[in-house]
Amino acid sequence: MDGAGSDITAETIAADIAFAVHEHRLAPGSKLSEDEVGHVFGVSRTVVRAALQRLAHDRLVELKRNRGAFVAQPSVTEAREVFEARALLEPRTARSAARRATPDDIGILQRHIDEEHAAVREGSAGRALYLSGRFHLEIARIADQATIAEFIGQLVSRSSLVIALYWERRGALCESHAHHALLRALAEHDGARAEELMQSHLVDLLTSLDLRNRTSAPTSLSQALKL
Amino acid sequence: MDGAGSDITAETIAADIAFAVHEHRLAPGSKLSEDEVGHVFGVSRTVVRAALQRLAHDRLVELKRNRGAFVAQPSVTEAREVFEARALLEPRTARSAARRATPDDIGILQRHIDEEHAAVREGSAGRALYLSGRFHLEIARIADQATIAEFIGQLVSRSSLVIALYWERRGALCESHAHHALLRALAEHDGARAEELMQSHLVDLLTSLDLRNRTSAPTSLSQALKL
DNA sequence: GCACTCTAAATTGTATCCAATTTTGGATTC
DNA sequence: GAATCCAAAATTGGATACAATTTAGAGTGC
Repeated sequence: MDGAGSDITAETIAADIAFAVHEHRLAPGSKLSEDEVGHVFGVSRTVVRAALQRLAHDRLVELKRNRGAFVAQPSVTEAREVFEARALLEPRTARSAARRATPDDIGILQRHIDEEHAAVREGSAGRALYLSGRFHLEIARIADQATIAEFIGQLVSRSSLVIALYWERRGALCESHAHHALLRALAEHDGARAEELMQSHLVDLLTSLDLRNRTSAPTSLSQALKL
Repeated sequence: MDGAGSDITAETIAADIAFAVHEHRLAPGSKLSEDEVGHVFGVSRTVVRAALQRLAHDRLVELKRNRGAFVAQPSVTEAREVFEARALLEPRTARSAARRATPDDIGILQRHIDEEHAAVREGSAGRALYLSGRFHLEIARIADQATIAEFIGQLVSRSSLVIALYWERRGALCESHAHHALLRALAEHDGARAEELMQSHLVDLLTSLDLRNRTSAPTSLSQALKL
């Protein structure tokens, strides 16, 4: 996987760790030791530190002074704030995307949904969650707003942590239908409908959380990284 | 200034540089040499690099591989995107702020406006611009949405760069009236009006730019840092 | 048996060092 | 005189070294 000419940089390490968090292979609270990460990727601590700082800036990792890096554990208020920010950004972005979506874009989104269904069928919930997030990010990309897309990307990542900590309705595939409806609105260039659907989809997500007690908590080894 | 117990960290260096950019003491395109910055702050390149990476993540600095760090020069499309993102976030945030604003909050905002006027009077346009940005950030803080406030903070910073590059209407104190009207709407808890005012204020800002040719460009020494 | 303390190991923060790349300046050529 | 090329200087990327802090654990006392 990393044998040949794969140049490992701070950016790729950060992306790999973010991906692992996205797929819930790295639980919130997990310690990310510099030596350990450096050993896994075969680089010195210098590069690892840059990667961790980058992740900390995205709020995926919390840096505690003299104590090291941990996968972030968003508080209840932070969880609410993340979804409120998404509610501000994503509906209007979906409207823009509906205006601009090409047949190719629709095809890409459809493939995302298909892959997500396949992942759910074969029981890989982590991958399904990742693909579900990518669907949202793809819409932002279609809207052709790089700046907003970057914010949404960060919020989607943080939502992954929120879901790991506070998700309640296990097994309910509430995503599939919402995403499918959104896809149709986009295909029909119905911006108003896309905006509405995104809005209610985000509300659904937030209400599917149990913000009283965190479900997950135990931390896993970062050995679940490389594969 | 930095003599006594001031512990200089990557964070404080990043803040100082960001402040200098905010006040237009550091022009877009300025080279930020690691050795130079390190010498100014009395730290090694290690901590300078961390600060520059942090600024790069905020898009205030552009890191060119093997070439070093430069104060960012937002493109025309990036300039538009920054203001479109602000148009998405700030009006609704102003509405929330109007709901929550306490007399103390209003006092703080009034003081901001007063200081801004004073800065304009004594001809320190840089400081006035900085305070004008802080006004927007303060509203986000009043809305009690840390996540959104962080985004707005980044966008305000980037707006500073955009203004440095593309500002046209020199001398027009278009800010003062808009901010004063906003303050009144907030004081009266008139959320709808605050939202409208913020919306049109942002449109005004965007239309005050000449997005055809960049006005500023020459780069200044980073010796304009410490004071 | 439990808590406390003190020491040793481990981990992070920062500085320095070396290799690689870029930049600069001058000499050469047309 | 202008462009090109080559070598020296400067700058960045990354690894290592060392100091400071935290963590772990054994030992002691009650």
